Amino acid sequence: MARKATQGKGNKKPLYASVYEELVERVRSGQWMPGQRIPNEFQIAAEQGVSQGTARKAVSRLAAENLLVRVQGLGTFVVEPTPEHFQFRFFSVFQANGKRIIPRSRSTKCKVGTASRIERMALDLRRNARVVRFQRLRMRGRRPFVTESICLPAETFEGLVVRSPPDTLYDLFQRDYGVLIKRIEERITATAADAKTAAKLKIAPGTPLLRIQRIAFALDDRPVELRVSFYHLHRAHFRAATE
Amino acid sequence: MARKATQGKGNKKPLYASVYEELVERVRSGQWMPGQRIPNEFQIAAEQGVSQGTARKAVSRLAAENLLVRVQGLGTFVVEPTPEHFQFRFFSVFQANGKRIIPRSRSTKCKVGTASRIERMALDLRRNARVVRFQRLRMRGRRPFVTESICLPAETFEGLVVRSPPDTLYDLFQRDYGVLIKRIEERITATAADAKTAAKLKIAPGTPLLRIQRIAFALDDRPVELRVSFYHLHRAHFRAATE
DNA sequence: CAGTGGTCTAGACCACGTG
DNA sequence: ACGTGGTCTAGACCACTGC
Repeated sequence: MARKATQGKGNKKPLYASVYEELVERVRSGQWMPGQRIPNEFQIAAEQGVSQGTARKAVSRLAAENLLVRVQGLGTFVVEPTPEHFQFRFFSVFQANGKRIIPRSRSTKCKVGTASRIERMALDLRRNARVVRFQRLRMRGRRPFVTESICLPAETFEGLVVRSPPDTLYDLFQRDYGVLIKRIEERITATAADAKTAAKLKIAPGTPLLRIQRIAFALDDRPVELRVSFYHLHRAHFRAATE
Repeated sequence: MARKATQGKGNKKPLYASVYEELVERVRSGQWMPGQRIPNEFQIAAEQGVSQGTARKAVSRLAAENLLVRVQGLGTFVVEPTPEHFQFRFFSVFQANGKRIIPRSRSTKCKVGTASRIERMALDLRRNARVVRFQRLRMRGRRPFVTESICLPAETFEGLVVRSPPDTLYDLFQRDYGVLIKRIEERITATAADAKTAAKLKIAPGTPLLRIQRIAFALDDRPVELRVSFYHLHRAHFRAATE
């Protein structure tokens, strides 16, 4: 069973990088399912023909990227794409008291169309590429407070248009399309609510809103989602941290 | 010279953590100055009475925290607190074309006072603690586009009030007060410009602005700065990333 | 108790930048 | 050629979990 991790002569990649890629592939392909315990470090090392320390380095990187979860004394597990997991990570809106706001969502108008110039640039698509677009309204209790316009490459998310998108997208991405969101980038400005957005959010036109344009990147750093949101934050704030 | 890194019996800290703290202290105390090359991994290992791998782990952590910079084949260096270093890291405003905006600053009204309730909570101060407050206007070319109200604990930054604060603060913190900013947390909302802020920014009252409240944390995770800023972003945006 | 991740060692070799 | 950081190994022991 022991497979030597041989590399081509000119290959300069460190060994742990190869092991890392192999582990990513196993998660991505579904060979290791979410929540499942993966082999221990010595088993991985033996399989890949490297030492435990090298296997450990690969696993550590995956853990740092929130793809694996280590539990001392128990084992290492594939992260479970629960709504909480992704919500907690990427929806960083908090109340004044510091509690995170967990919104509910309502989706509407799911349609396929041709990518605009901006969408092509953001999602790195070729001319005339097809995209799935839909809109959402996020609720805080009974009050709408965020509008979202989401755009996805149709090629990557084939068949998504015929379903009604669920409350949380990223767990669906992982479960049904093997696309795991690793990081997001957001561009934030302040803007006055236009008539349409104001109506949706049930506020006066001209109310200052946060406009947040998000691009989500998959494990392989491909951009796979463009999302433009307008936030009406009453006794709440968006949170950002820089290390 | 070889000092064995002995620990108390009940001490459960890993060895590399002790080495890490020792290295931090050398930088903080000025024993290793900014820009200086530090001993190589084997020398550190010998000094601290650990193996090279353990010393390396401590150095790696410092490097990950942007306190040290490694250069293969050359050595490891204490980070230089140049304006660029801190500006690039913590002032994340960009033009539409993706270029970072590097502002100039004008400071005014540097005064000492007693911390308000909000300031005490943000900076973890005791009742009646003294703080240094001043205001800044950041310019993009000839146009003002950010107002800042900065609040610092007077105890930590003794004597700062008599100087005129420079364009960039954080390099001053490191050079003159041994306070190295490791991370910042920002709370972002949208708001309409009040009359006073509008006058400073030379815009119409009511213009939507980004309000950003920043708390900056030192290496030891003490909060050492509270800053409230209003951003008028024209063809520009604030950028946030979540891993 | 056995099995897991977490730490640590001593030594080896490689890749890179400088002189 | 030399010294540096970067990778890798084989083996050891510790700390934690669950049976």
